[in-house]
Amino acid sequence: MSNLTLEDIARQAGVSRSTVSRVLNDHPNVREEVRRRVLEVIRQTGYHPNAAARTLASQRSLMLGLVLPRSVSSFFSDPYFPRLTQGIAQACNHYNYTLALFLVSSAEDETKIYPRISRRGLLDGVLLQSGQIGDQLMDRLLASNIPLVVIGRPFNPEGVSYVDVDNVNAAYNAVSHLVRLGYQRIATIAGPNNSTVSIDRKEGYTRALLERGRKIDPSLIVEGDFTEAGGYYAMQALLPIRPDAVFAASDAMALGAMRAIREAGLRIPEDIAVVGFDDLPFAATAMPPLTTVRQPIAPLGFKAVEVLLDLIENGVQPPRRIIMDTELIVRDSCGALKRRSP
Amino acid sequence: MSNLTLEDIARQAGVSRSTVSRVLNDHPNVREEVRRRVLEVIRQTGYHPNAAARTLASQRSLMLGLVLPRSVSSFFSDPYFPRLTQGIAQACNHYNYTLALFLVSSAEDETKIYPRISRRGLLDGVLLQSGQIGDQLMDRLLASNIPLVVIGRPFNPEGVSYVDVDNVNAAYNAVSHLVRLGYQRIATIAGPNNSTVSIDRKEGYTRALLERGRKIDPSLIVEGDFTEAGGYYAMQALLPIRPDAVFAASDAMALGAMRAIREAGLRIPEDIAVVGFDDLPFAATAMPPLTTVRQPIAPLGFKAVEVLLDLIENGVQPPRRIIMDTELIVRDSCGALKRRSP
DNA sequence: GGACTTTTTGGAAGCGCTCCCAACCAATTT
DNA sequence: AAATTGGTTGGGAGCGCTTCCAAAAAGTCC
Repeated sequence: MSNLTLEDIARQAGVSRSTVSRVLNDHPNVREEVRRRVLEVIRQTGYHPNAAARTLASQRSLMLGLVLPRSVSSFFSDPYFPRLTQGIAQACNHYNYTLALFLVSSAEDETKIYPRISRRGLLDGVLLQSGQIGDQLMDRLLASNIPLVVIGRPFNPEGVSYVDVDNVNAAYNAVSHLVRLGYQRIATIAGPNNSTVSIDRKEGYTRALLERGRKIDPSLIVEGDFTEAGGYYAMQALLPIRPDAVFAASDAMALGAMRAIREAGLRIPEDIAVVGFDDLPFAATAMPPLTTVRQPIAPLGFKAVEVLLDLIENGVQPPRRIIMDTELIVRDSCGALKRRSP
Repeated sequence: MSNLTLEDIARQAGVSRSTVSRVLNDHPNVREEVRRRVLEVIRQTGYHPNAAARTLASQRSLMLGLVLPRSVSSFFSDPYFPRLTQGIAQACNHYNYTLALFLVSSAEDETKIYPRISRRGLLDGVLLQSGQIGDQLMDRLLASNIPLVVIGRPFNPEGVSYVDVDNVNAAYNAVSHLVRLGYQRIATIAGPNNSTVSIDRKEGYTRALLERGRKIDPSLIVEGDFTEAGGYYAMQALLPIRPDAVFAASDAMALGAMRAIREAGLRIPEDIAVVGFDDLPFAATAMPPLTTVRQPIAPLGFKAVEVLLDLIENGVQPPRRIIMDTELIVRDSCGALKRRSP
């Protein structure tokens, strides 16, 4: 590894440190011949400028942080996060930023990580996956004054920039689809009540029913935890109430629900139709293939980075809001292909 | 955000910059009373030392890089990577390091990312997920002289430190289990030939058969790509050859194989037994529950960090090697519960 | 109580870069 | 020929920390 400095390059190229710096930063006012000479020396020596020195002098680290709070402990089981991370990483590559990952997995982590995040000279901005309602992390980050973009609508969104998918509309469309297909007793397996995602999707479910003049039957609403097992148990609780369709707030829960339905000796979609949310890879190959809502997860992450860079460049006021659209993917589990069309 | 410096803290505490620095770095030679006074000022002001300045002065960034090469594009679909990342992140938190994530998703990324990785003053060390054979990334990283730990045995392991699970033994145990259960025509759906993982698992398969005096029938070995779809097509290719058991080199492929078997109207395990590899969450709830090899993915990541810190502290020579054990999880898909025991 | 050792402290010199400012130079204008 | 302009270059002052070194303070021993 070379321990070359700007000074060394300057000497070898017969120019001053400043000139080399200008070449490195694509400053316009450098004679073409000099620029070439300097670049040639850099190429030959394999010189790379020291990141820390650059950050210290320029007060920009070209580094963004992605914080996944403890409450999203499903990081390793839910494909949502890898997808999101991928979108974010792609954007970072594209804009020449480096991505630092902060995975909070314990209360201890949180106290150790927070100072690292808010330490100056490390991050130019932070992306935060919104977690449970009541999570303190967002407020602390906000207080530290570092540019912040939250992924997923925070419970208390005043003054904060965020990106999100339109969960209300997505759920509304999915449930409207079931209504149009003629189902009478449409249940939902909602997510845990302490997240805005769950609230929004439940809101969409409610709105779709009310708008068609249906009554809301609270016994048709059960709560899962976004996991396969959660969906399984939720569906077992639902079976005695005899729904003829169920909207699950995640594909994993839909899968669990389907398992419970099959185990009860019922058919999908003939006895109970199922609609999920996410469009994970296995949705297409499930038995039967799952009708579900596709959300643009990676694009959401990409967009979050763009918004963050905007905040860094142009200031955090006013807060930016981006809501992305979803798409209903109709397959077999909703019975659309077997029943009357709308 | 405070723009305080060491100097400010020093003034307020009535000591010199050096003393504050010593307090910050847990240097022993500071009078207890002075230490308390300084800490109190730090607490009151909410001061955090500037990371870039620290790195520049101390020549250590307390930051590690995790590089996932392009060839592991399955980052978002295969739960292996989230799990691994989680183990790595936990170790980083534990040892007070920050983790930088480099997700290479295109050839362009690779040329842009490489200079960022090898830039001095950014990373103290690098973790590299070993990818395809022929990947140039490892050699470039090795040449840059930065401490490096590869995750998964590299094809050319001379002089490089790596951690891996014992894939040969794992596959050997899984296939031996099938042999003991009395299966006669044991097939394997291997991974792509250009990775050491696939080679090792195939090696374990071969060894288990040969050791029991079986012949290796090349037509019973087909290649998948570690995905569900790949397993599905591989199994379709295998069906005419009438295996009575199949060892898939990943759970995803095992799942695809099961789908193909069911579609052909055959039963699992009565007609064809299936064993997977990974023990992903869905393995336990598959129909029937999947017998598979559990690998300690998160611990592997954790260990990789520990090895890397060892290299950073004590030099990269000699190269370190860590091979971790796996565990065969027996469920229903292998027929162990229905057939004679070993 | 003085000579010695040990602990504690402050000052100063970097770490390798950016960026401002002044100096320089060549080309153009008067 | 002198003055003006605008592009190009080098020097110097930081950025905020660590760390070495020497000085000061505190302890120890006879």
